[in-house]
Amino acid sequence: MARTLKNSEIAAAFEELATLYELDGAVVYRVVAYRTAAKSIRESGVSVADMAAKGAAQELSGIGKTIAEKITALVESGSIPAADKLKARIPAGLVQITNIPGLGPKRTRLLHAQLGIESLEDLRQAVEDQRLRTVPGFGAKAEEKVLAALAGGADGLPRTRTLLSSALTLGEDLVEGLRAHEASLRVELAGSARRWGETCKDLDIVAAAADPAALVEAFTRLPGIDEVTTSGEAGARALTHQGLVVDLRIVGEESFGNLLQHFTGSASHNEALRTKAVKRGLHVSEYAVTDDATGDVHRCATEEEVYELLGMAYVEPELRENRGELEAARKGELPELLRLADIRGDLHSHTTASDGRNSIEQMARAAQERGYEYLAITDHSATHGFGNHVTPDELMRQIERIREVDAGMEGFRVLAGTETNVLPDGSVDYEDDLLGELDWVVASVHTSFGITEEEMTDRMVAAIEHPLVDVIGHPTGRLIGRREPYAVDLGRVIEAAARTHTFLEINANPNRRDLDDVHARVAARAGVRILIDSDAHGTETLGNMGYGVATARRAWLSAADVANTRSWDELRALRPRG
DNA sequence: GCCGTTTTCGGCCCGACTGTTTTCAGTCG
Repeated sequence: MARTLKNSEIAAAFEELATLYELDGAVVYRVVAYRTAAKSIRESGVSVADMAAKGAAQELSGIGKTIAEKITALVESGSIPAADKLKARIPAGLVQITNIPGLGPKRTRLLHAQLGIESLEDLRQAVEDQRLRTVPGFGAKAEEKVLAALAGGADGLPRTRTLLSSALTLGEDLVEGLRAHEASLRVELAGSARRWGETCKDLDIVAAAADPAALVEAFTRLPGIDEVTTSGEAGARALTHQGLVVDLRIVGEESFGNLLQHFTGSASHNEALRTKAVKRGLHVSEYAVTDDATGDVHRCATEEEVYELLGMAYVEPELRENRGELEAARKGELPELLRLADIRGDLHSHTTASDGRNSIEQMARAAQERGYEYLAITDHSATHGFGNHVTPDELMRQIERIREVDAGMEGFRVLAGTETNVLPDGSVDYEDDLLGELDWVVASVHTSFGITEEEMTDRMVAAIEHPLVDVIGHPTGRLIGRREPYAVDLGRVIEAAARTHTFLEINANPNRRDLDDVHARVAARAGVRILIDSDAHGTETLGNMGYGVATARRAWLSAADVANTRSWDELRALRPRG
């Protein structure tokens, strides 16, 4: 093939194959095996295509002989023969139909077999003709729901996910509203929001209540709630005005730890945890841990008790992705994760000199109020291209202004820096003499995203090898949910950064989280020192640092792995220029 | 289809809810 397939592309092919097998009526465990393999491929920090080429794909968990062979076929020929055969037999429209709520693979199969439905349009016609209710298991209610879904713009695509920052704003408001109610004893945000994932499919809120019915009632009347889908004693499901699904679950206070553990997930963490527990004769649910041998039912008020009963150290929510944390927890080998309070400075920020909203002094004061010891002002360089660039002359004057502000600060360093563009040939767009005047140089790619993987990798490695470049900003250029990473061989980027002592950034902007958790983990293990930067464009977005810290925690990083947990004097000694 | 601190074969997490059904399969999280 002309181009190496990305992990995300290989994973997508196996997710599709899983759905095809499902629609073909394969046993569920086979389907699950393909989905597990797809997840493993998607989350691999190294190129699975490269592993397959070396015959090493089976090293990934969930990938055996059969799937390894299919990966090789996909990488070499561009498709999987088994998938091609299934696609010839199974109409593409059936996959879309399975994305309609309430219509899973079994019911979709039935509709295809009995009514010959092959597309969303066929489905709509069948509902309008009242033919759906002629199929066993379907009734008037089913027709109503399908019609509502189609009218509501169901397009057969999976529901879009909400960026964590938006979900947290909504979720925290709802949690506060519930905590204020007299019936609530404990209320916590759970799910992917508590794990600080990049995006959320829905919001999960768990509660312990003296009077569950009263709390459910209060929940349905919170100002953020638009429409209640279902409700009962155990909780309720509702939609916010933004269309985000919110699940509230309520148990007695004695089981709150079980419930919080269950609804924090992830699904794969819980599945693996429960599978291991079953082998020890223990059954774990959202209500209790039950012992087969004694019949004892252990209700846990805290999550710590749940993990302790299972013979494990407490696992921080950010680690609960079934990426080795259960094994490490059993052996007592979990890392002591980085905390926000460990961060001592921020080395990527903007002012009104480029596209920021605040002055140097305002940014510096705001950073000091956050408890930091230093802030680097790193406005965009000469060719930023969006009308907000800083010419070399302007940068000289900016350096003088930064020195003045710095001189006026007590116990705080304001550092003169730049976020310089990495041009397509790998050079940066200020002269070395000027860069040498600066305390700190961030180099980032902002243009020409469409070049080949080899060209982009050469370009970034050249920037990394520049002796005056301290850190590569947002190394993949992705915008979560909006723009894919540009094509780049991160393995080579990481190798070059480790070799030259150039830092790699975790950009903490919640739209970026770049490096992501998977690659930050690979980079740190390869010996690259990681920096977490807010990339703030105003005083308030300095607070985005929390998203970067969360990404680092999800990457298993400790304070020692992250360079800006050090003082400025300690950190500057680690730079490529020494 | 994968995997192994009871297994290389025989298992593979757990429960709520829904609609359609007289006892449960399918779907969802």
